[in-house]
Amino acid sequence: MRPHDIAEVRHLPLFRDMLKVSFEQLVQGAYAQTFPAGMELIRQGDPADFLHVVLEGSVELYANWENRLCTMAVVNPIGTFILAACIKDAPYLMSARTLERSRLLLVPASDLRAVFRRDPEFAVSTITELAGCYRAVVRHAKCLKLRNSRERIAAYLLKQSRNLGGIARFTLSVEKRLIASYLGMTPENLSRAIRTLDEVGVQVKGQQVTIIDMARLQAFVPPDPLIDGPDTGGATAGVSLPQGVAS
Amino acid sequence: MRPHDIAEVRHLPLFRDMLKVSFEQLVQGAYAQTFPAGMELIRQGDPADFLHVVLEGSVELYANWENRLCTMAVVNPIGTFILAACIKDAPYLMSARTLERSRLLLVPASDLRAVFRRDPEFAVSTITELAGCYRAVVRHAKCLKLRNSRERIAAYLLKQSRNLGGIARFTLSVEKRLIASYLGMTPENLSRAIRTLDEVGVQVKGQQVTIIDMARLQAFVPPDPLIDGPDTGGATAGVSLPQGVAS
DNA sequence: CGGCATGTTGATTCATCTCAAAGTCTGTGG
DNA sequence: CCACAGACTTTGAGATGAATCAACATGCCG
Repeated sequence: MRPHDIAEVRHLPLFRDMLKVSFEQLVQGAYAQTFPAGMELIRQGDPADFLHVVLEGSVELYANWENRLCTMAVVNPIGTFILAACIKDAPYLMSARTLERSRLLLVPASDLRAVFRRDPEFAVSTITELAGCYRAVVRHAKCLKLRNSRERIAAYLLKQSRNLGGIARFTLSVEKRLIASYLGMTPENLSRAIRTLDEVGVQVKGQQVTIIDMARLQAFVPPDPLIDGPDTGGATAGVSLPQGVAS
Repeated sequence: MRPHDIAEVRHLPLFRDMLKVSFEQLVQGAYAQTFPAGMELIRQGDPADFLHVVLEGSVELYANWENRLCTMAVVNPIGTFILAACIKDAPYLMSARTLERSRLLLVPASDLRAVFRRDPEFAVSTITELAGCYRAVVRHAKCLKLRNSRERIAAYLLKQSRNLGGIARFTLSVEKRLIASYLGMTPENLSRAIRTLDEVGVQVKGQQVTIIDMARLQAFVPPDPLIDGPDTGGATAGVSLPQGVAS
């Protein structure tokens, strides 16, 4: 594991406040590995062995049931996933695969559980992280239940814009089919719905999104911090979907 | 606060492992109160002041946006809610109201945060509780995205049955309109869909549910522990909807 | 016995999915 | 450098699912 990685991981909210010895213990048992694109990292139902930290690349969390499949989240650097499963020592609720060539840090779940029992600061960080993850999923569920597909798309685009500092022109960071699945609709439906969004001031050409009339778009889907998340002010560049998402 | 209540709260997974002094500190700052049916306990967006523990009665957690409303969960004794908001000292993501006359214990959020910083055991319990809450919402989101309304209803009925020990005949513990909202559909749609479920071995008359053909129902919606939750074996009697649900 | 909220049913509209086909993009190999 | 395969995207037509609106039935409580 490269020193640079160690430093970055150490700065994560989850790890930044813990004791030096605790962190070193975690790092010692952990190992970094690079995976090719499309690699299945974990499969839902498997026992939780490792906390995963995305150092480079991006990872899709998805779920399936009876031949159906849906995207639950995308994790970008530097983000973690499946914290909850590790803590509960329970089977993963979601599967994960790399969207591109990615480098991950794998921290043994047993180390994790051992450390937060000894290091109160790490326990507090874990609590905060989990609470954040929980709230992210609640917001996602609210979005699914309270908005129709057109509104979900509009809100998604608005959020992407806000994450980039409120700019009116940007590029979608993931494939549309994945966005469709994340937002709970078919690719065809997404495509059609996007087309109708020009009525509310949005133009999409390929991956290029242009918000023609920000006011009209915001009038169409009033952004709600209790659904769309707090305004980040563009500080968290590169985050395309909810950050902290465990299992 | 009655001694009997204190004992029950002390036996909750969240509180059972903490130090005696920690528990006493929490209880000292807390107070129990009885509310009439239909009382709004908290409103989404308000700052998180108290962790709520349901001692008697039942509480609905719901969310709204732009004149729309949906039920997120029902909490029964002895369950807690809005733990996450208290921890993050963030605004509630959901509102809560009593479904019937209910008695609650209110624990100041500041006490909570102070105590788990000093009592590692309580911190671990909090972590476990939160991880469980998180997983419950992920399962709910998976259900919404992977199943259509008819399947969600069937799975819901199956789960109710399982929670009661797998019996074939039981009474719905909440109003149908609430179930509809929880499952993400309109009451009309629920009513109609229930009617069509006789094809897969379910009969519903008013609040009375009779599973005529358990095998056929299970073939229609194969129960999945990664969506419907682990099999409780009927140990948690009286739980109608996911138990641990914070905000 | 009302009155009111809940539940059901019907007709209709609207939203969304499915299936099919054609268009677009991208990376690969010749 | 070009041709091509394969995946993604768009478009269209049609079927299905679900919401809406309205009316009626049911149940409960004062």
